[in-house]
Amino acid sequence: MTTIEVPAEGVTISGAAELSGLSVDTLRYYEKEGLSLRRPERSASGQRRYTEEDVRWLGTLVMLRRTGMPIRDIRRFVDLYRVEGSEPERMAILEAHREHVLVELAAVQTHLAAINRKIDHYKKMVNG
Amino acid sequence: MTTIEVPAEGVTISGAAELSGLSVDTLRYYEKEGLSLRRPERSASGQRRYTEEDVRWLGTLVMLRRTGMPIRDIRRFVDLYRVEGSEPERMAILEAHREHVLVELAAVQTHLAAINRKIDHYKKMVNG
DNA sequence: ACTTGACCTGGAGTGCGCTCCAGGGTGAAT
DNA sequence: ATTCACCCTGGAGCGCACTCCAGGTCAAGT
Repeated sequence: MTTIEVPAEGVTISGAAELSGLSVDTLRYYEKEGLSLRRPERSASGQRRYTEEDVRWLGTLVMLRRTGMPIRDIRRFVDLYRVEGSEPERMAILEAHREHVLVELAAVQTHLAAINRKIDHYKKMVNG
Repeated sequence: MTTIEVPAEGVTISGAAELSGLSVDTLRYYEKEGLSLRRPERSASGQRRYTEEDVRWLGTLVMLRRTGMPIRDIRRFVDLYRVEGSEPERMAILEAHREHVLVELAAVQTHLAAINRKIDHYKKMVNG
């Protein structure tokens, strides 16, 4: 729960991009797709200003995306955030996703073991 | 190194699909993209007949794909198979890929930990 | 003889997740 | 006054990995 360096006025979209590791285009794309918890505030001239909370939410999006959750599933998750008392459903989605990730992880690890065996095989050929 | 159930005459494309877990269309697509080690033999009427070796190679393709290697990288790897004495290069590709997979795996595991924390958080909210 | 089902080819279509672009606004610095 | 960097929007474009389709061949069963 570290406080990220976001001043009270908020950061620009490029600042938020840098902090989240996403691109500016992706940030606007996610917003268009309804993945923002709340639309970021705008400056007097209409530019987005991301608060610390906004940036933390981007971290959640990255967490879900990088573990393979499709955009449309994330949208369903975000939509629940706007529903009072939907905590059990949100938790259920996360738990289902966790299962998914664990299965995927196990599969990749199995294939990784096969890669290692193949490398060992080559090592023996090349050296021995 | 289990011997898979492939008769000497070879199996049809649908058989190979079933054995490899890929779809018939994907098998033809991979072949078109130059991922087959050697084109499978054909029956008198021009149908593909996959030998046990062909099916094992499909296993290698699945291993590489499911660990995230792009088609074009796999093609470069396959191309080396047709070059005499390219074992060191093939090994290098596999080793580089392994590093890639390990990095990806670590990232996913980090995000998984964050998912677990979020779930725990909800658990406390819902129960406590 | 005919129906059925599995196979063939070349090529078009699809879904996803961005990524880029044109055309325009704003505000600070020179 | 103009240059510059950065921002805005709506919409087009792209790369990837399939997936589907039309139109046809062939072998086996009824």
